[in-house]
Amino acid sequence: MTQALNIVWFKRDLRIADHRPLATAARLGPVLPLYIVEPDFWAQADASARQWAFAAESLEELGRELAVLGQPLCVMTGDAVGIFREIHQRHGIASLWSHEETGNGWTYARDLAVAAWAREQGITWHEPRQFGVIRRLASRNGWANAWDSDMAEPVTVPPIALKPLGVDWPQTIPTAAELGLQPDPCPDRQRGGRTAALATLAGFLGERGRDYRFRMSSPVTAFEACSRLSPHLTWGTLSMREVAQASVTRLRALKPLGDPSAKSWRASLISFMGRLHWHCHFMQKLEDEPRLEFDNLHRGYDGVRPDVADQIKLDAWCAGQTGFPFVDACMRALDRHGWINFRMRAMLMSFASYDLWLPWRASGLHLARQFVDYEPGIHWSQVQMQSGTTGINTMRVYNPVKQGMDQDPTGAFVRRFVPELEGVPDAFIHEPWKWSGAASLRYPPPIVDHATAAKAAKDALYALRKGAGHKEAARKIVTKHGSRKAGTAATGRKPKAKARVVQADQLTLDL
DNA sequence: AGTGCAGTTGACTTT
DNA sequence: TAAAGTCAACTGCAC
Repeated sequence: MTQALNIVWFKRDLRIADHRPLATAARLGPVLPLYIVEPDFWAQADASARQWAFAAESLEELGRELAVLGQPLCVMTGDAVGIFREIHQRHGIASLWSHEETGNGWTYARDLAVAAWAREQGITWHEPRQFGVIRRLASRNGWANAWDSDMAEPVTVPPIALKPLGVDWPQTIPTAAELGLQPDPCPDRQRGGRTAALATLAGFLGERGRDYRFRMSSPVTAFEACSRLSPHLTWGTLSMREVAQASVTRLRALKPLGDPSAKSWRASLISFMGRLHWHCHFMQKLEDEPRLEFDNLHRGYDGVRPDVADQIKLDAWCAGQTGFPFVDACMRALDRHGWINFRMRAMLMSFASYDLWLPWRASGLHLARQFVDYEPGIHWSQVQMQSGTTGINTMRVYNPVKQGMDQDPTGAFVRRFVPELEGVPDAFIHEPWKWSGAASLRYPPPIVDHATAAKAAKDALYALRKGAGHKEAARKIVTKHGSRKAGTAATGRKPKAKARVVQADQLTLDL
């Protein structure tokens, strides 16, 4: 019998750079790099073939990198505990290494099962952090500083070589169809893998991010001006630390350039770095309170919306057939690209939750599947914020017509994704129902009257907010989850008016 | 050139 | 990340 294996279990960290489990385990002895394709995970309602396609591309490249190091990636399909048990019986497992994961309820339960099995077998499972998310966090105080110092730590250098194990391990990456996933064409999806990740990072920091601040809000410009790093952070083809440090390096390089354009560049970069921070801030919420994936953060809102979604409205929303051109264009763009910018995600969710009065879990699941960058902690926190169920955020009900006029004044974006509206005059592009030729369009009339629906939704939620006990529960939520930005929870003071203006272009979220 | 006024703008509040 | 409403200051313009 050969020496027992140290298993490096790759999860959503598909890289060798800045990979502490890999680097540390490689110093101990023989390493088996392992990815487990878990059919039950991919059968969950928040999983989709587009996500798998991105992951599979990333795995392929990871496999090549590991092969160069000397030991290719072992890919096995099945239940994690079952697979570990099998490997342990055949070869003996000395230790288990993986990054700590803040995933969905399913991965949480799976990790508990793996931990229980490992404990039972006397195998130590080491789980270093890869994000600024702290497990078993006692208090949010000091969280932001911890994030800063964590991200400032040196990136971990990958091992120079891995000792070949000399056994033929399976390496086959199943197709989406083999995994039983529904067909999910996403023609303009970003490609997975480390090469694409590095190119995207270089493109953003080198040029695309120059006017990030001003171009991130409109879907006309956001596809180019946003970093587009999100799927790479989700699947770990880049580490948060790598992105944070590359941003700092770029910021420093811009300093000596005295010209005014460099000043704007810097402001965009600082704005971007704030969002890296928020990425972990939202993941931390799910880490602290996993039930927010399923239940209202503030239980006072339980039952306010129907438990079962109105199928006609849900279907129309999912298909981009609501009759609101800007909403439909965004949904169809998302379907093609597997990505849409943050603000439009908020608008889509707001429309589902307020205008259509759909239960957020159903609509949230559709968006989760559409997002190649689906990150449960960010996603479900955002879903609840856009649904008014956190109890501590101002309701933000988007007016889809106003958003259209603000973000797509020429209607170019609408016409690209809703070709049925090609012939509608500019003046009516966001409200085609007001145009005299509307009857001839092969496009549905608006599914709801926005003013009426938004008013009804606001009234229902405000009635609960005024109810007994609402405030007390909300206060506890703020204490547990609220950010500690200057002038908010930490000091109990209100920010000065001036500070508020400075923050306006940044992501000044309340939660 | 001063006055009155409708319309606009921006800061701030409310929902 | 919102939008609508309020209010006061401001602007352009007719007289």
